[in-house]
Amino acid sequence: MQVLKDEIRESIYQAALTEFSEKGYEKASMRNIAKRAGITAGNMYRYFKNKDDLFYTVTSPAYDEIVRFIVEQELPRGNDREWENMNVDKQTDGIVSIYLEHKKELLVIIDGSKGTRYERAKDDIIRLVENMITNILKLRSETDGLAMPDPHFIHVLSASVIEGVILILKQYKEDEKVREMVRQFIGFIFKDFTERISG
Amino acid sequence: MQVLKDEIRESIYQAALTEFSEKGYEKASMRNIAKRAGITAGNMYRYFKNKDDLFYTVTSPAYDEIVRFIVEQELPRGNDREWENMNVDKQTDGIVSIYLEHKKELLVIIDGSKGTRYERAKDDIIRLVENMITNILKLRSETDGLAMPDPHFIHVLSASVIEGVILILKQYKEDEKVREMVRQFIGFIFKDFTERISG
Amino acid sequence: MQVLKDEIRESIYQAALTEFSEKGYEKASMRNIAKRAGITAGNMYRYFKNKDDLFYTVTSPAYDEIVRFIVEQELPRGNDREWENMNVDKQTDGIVSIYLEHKKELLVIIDGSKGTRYERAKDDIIRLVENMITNILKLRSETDGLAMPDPHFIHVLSASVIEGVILILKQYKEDEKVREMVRQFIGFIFKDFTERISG
Amino acid sequence: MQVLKDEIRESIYQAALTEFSEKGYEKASMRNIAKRAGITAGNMYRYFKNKDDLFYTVTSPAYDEIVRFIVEQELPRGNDREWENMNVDKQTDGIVSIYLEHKKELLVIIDGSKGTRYERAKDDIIRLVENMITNILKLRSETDGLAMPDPHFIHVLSASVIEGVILILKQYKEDEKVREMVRQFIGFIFKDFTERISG
DNA sequence: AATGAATGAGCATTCATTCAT
DNA sequence: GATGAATGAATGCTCATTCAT
Repeated sequence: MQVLKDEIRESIYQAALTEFSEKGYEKASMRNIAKRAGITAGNMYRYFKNKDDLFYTVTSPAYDEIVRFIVEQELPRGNDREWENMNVDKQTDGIVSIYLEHKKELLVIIDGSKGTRYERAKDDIIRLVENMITNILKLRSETDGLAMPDPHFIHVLSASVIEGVILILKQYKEDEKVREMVRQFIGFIFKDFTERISG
Repeated sequence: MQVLKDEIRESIYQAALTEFSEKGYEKASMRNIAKRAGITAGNMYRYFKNKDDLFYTVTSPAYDEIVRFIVEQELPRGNDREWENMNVDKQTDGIVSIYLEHKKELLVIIDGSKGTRYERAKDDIIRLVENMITNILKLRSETDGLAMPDPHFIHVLSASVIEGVILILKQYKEDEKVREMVRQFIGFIFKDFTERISG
Repeated sequence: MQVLKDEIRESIYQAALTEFSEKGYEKASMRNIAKRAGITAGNMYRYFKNKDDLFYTVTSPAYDEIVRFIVEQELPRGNDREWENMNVDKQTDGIVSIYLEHKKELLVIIDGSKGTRYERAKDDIIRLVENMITNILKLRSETDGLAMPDPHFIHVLSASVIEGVILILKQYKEDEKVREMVRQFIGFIFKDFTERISG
Repeated sequence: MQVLKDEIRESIYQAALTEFSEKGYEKASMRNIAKRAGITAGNMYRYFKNKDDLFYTVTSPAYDEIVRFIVEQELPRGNDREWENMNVDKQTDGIVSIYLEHKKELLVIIDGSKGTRYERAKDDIIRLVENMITNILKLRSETDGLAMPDPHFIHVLSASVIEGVILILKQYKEDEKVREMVRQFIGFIFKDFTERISG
């Protein structure tokens, strides 16, 4: 057999995913992951080089997809509302789709990655939202003369939006329900957005 | 020597507060707290039974105040908007005031209480906001016939509001600035609230 | 008490010295050193930061003295035999004196320092002897027209001399006996040295 | 399939030889030897009972030959210098020849046998030289009335000679060069030997 | 015969907690 | 009251060896 038993590899993966979810990277214990996977600690090292390797094997596909998505986002091209609406929807849907593919893994990245190089991932996503909002508002300030709000305010708003979305992701099992709730939530926050923000 | 004892107790308290803020309950080190307090590790155990005891001594007053505040919130009595506006302001101010009294302790409860029985404190606060919003909407639905939104939606919204507020609390040092930003943020979220939520 | 118990520190030192002598740095076991010292493994870390710290605490005074000695050696100034004779004696006595102060420690450096930054110490000492011999022969080649031998030959000779000296150091307990044997051995090797080397 | 078996056995042998040369017995890794041999670790145990077995399989032929050679050395029969000169040359050549047949194996025995029962092999060889020298001197003391030097001195001298020879063995690849250098070195050490030793 | 999966003891190190003084 | 020495269990990780297939 050239490959290690896929079954075991998978059970380690799942055990690690659970352990990392519950305790985060630093507090997760290799011995405990092994126990969950039903093997000995020593044997785990045949499948994964070390704790880091295991962690990144579990999280990096999800992380990479998020990063790629963030990098790919385009700046607004025209100064029309159409871009705004489309873009918000597109970006929201993009994030949600990535999440639906890697639910638990992403939650590990978001909540349990302290001590790893992913510990700033949540901030990166917040910054994406910040940029998106800032771009929309710039567009409006050019066309409608709308005054720009305090950048800190935009940051706070973005963080709070992301927290809401994460909560939805955590709370609902069904993909369709997740999409619907995220849409509803984003819709609520940004309804009459520029009107409300200017006053 | 009672005087000396209090001094030391206080210095352990401050050292623990700093340590818990920086590392959270689980990663905090008793040795390090002792070092920060300028005493020996062994001596700490004369003042506090163990790590748990120390943690709850540091955090429970703030926790209790938050809980008391949450429990005390009164249901709406009349069916007028006045109650609504007053109540949002009152409750927001209440939370902010409690925070301003126990800044570091509350941040420990919110961000560093994993592994303790306070790890769900943030959720409790979120539930307060949830109740508040629900009450407002019930009022409206009775007077205006407004349809109630999905309770989950209210939960998500509450969580995201709280996250925003926490971020503000973390970000600004000056009390007055904190109050102002919280007001601005809450104002933005709830502007035309019932109108937006119904469609 | 400001200082850790000197007794215990000393017993760890001795236990480590013995363990390092018997197994060398890499194979030496902290657990075993602790057992030899009659304490628990954990407790050892109150006295020494880690295995490295313990190793260098044990060996560096001896190492530093050797290095200082090597660095201090002066080049020949005149072209007389007097320098030669004096210098050989002086350097031999110097090395032996350093050894007598740090017997076991030096043997650890020489035989058990693989994996540490002292692993080249024996070579350094050999090179000292090489330089010494080379200098003597250069002197002679200038005054007597003696042909220089193959540098490899000098290297081999130096290594073999050092090995002999080390053996003496290992074999004799009494300081005076060590000095005598080293003198005798060096005397034998270098007797009629230039005459023999030239053919 | 006996043919296959021999091939594999041989490749394990070579792999082990290389590994033992590089790391010595204790630090050598069975896994690594297997990898070098291009087989699995488990399979190695079909050919060799354990690490010890493998080590002795690799080293014992060379070891035995050395021992046999040492044991076979005859005492001087006549009281002439001829025997002396011949004997030194014969024994030197004998050792060198054995070495040239088992280069790597012998170096493993000499430098990498700590933790095995061969760890004293170098000493045995040294004792051979010791005996040889002692015999020569006895001969002389009978014929010329030469006083016998301290036996320890002879031991030290032997050890240092052996060290020199080993260094030469390590340093030169070509058999002829090895023989030449050894002859030169031995020649230097023993030139005017009895004259020098007596004063 | 051969594979590679599995084991279990070992390693250095950390840390909450206890306790004699 | 206070000290710091001591403990023992836990951590991530390695490796010779065994074993089912």
